[in-house]
Amino acid sequence: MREGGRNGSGRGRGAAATLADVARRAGVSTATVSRFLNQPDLVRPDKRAKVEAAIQALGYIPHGMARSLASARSRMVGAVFPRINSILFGSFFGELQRRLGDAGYLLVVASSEYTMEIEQVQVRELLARGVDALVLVGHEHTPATWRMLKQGGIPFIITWTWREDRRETAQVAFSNADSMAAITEHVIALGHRRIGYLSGRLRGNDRAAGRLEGFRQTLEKHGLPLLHEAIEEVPFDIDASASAFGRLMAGGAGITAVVCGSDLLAMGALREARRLGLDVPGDITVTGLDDTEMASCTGPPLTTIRTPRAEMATRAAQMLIERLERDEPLQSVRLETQLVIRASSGPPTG
Amino acid sequence: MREGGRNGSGRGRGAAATLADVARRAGVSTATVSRFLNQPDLVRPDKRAKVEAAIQALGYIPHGMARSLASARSRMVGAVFPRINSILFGSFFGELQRRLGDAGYLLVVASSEYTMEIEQVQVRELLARGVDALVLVGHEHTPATWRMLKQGGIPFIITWTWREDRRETAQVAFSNADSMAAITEHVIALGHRRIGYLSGRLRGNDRAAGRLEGFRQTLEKHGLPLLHEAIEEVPFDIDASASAFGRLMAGGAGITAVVCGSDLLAMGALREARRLGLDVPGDITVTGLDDTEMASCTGPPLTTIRTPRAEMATRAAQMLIERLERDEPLQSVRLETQLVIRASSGPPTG
DNA sequence: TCGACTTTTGAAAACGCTTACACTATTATC
DNA sequence: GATAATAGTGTAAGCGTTTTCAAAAGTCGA
Repeated sequence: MREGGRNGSGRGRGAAATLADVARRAGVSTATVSRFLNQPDLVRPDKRAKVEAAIQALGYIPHGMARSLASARSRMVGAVFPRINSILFGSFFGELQRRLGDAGYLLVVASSEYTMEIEQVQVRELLARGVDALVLVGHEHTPATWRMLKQGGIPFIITWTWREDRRETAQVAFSNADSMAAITEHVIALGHRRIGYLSGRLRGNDRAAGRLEGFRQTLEKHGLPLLHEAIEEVPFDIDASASAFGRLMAGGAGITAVVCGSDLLAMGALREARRLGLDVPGDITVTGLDDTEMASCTGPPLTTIRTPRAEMATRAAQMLIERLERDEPLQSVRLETQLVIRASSGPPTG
Repeated sequence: MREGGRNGSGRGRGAAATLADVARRAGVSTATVSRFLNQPDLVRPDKRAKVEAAIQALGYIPHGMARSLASARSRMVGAVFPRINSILFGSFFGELQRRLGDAGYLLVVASSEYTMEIEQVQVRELLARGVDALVLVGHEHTPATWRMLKQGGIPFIITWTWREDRRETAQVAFSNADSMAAITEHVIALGHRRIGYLSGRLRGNDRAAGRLEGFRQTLEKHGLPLLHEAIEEVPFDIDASASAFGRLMAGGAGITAVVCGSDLLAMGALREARRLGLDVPGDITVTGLDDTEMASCTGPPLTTIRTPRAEMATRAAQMLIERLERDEPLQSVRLETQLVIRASSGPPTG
């Protein structure tokens, strides 16, 4: 015995029209209206027109939550990113949202703040909201998160970190280690022998870890020393990276190049180099990784690796849609990255 | 007469436990479990414990859509931004998402691609999804969008564009015209007399329009000419802005400064200046507007205006939450911006 | 120990849609 | 023109919660 809220054939100001109102007005059953909405070809043209007219007249907007409850599909896809307000992930989920949107899905994003425990809460939240699928970054998640993913019964895709040993989970990703190896090769080829490294936080972040590993292996391959005193691990933040770069230069390790785990960190390094009056690459070579939109606009323009963010998004969206609409199985796709040489890298002086 | 799906006291693999399952297991009614979830203090401690235990044992996760349907509240807030993958809007909705998330709301974002018609579709979509509130950018929307907003019966907030003549709609914003006026004053104070302008697309974008207007008025105030041949309107894109800057410099208007409608456009200008071998600010002064994270890392660092994006987000989130939770009325807040002088601006040569 | 309250509880009716099933037109086949 | 198949439609039972209302269980003072 509620006091009539939205119901009651749509009278009362502000009360939205319901499907039943449309049915009544069109002189058909609710089932027919529902069919009109979901599979119009099952409805005869003449009724179709009537329903259409009724919908227009009433300004009817279907009630999404009721639809979801009844159909057990929300047409929402959830995504949890380490950081939502980052140019890096932005260029990924902007594309993801577009692709999903075109197929009638809504993207719901949450941020893990680079913390697995927060991610776990967010995954739970998204699952509770009834998302039809999930997009995650990297393979490092709490056991509880993995459990929810397996038991959740919904498809999910891992992005950003390709892992050869995880072929059974669907991934659309690239190799962080190989990417970092490529740019390290470039720096070594320029003649650098003593190389510093600026890394993002490693805990719960297999992108950063993979990149550092790629750096380490490449040095080893060339018989160069891994200068422990010239490796800084900082939060993913321009200011933090700027001061870390300062420490690196003051450290007396005699480095001629600083390889950074990401463009953002490299930007902090460049800014500090400028402040210290150091010439890049004359005094010190700096490299990034990601090739964000701004990498070409730094002073000097940044040598970096282009990661396939838009393509990851496109592929992930496509796979998810095919899985959800046509029940096609998810697959794994390894994408490649590409070295982009700009002005921030050069041979060491002297 | 369905074939038992999720129901049936939770047996069958993968079938999620329902509230009714929890109630049965705890030996209480569904009403009590529901109360436990929503207003625990209404439930006596002993039952509370039983319910708690049952929830744990079953790994129960409340069904968000069912909750929404029954309570007529989705605990989702929608936001439509011109561009979702932009550092600019990213720094706003990252904060928005955090604040709303802390209060138990989920942020759902959609992108209008700088087009009012697309925005209209997105607003409709979000309304259909049942968002409890809406955050929009600017005051320019299609009549249909305004109609939906008024009739939607949900609170909404306009951000990014303060309009004195729209005090009746809730806005949390700053004056684009005043901001641009401030930086134009700075450029004029440096001694520039012939000034070019690089604008984003003006249609359906009152931020860009307001900024251009601020520029125009300031020139007028100082009796300086508005050089129509030295005003370029381009899509919001680094490449487009770079080539527009090239045209500006080749145009023969004899300009000594280029004022840009946003940091992103300024970055394109800086990149092109470098490519053309022009010294900034020796040969040409370039300014931005926004003070994005990267503005301090460009070559040279960008003189710009800091817009209060995080604060807009915080205020908007706060107001919405108070409106939603305690039915406090929405208010309008005008925020201020601040000139940030870096190295890209200087006196004209000669 | 009784009555007058105040908490707690449970039964059951929504919420607005989808969909299985049964039924009625319509069309195809002979 | 009768029969079989097909297409279109309506009825009504869910979907998993919340919430109203009434009843049950406690609490308290005298």
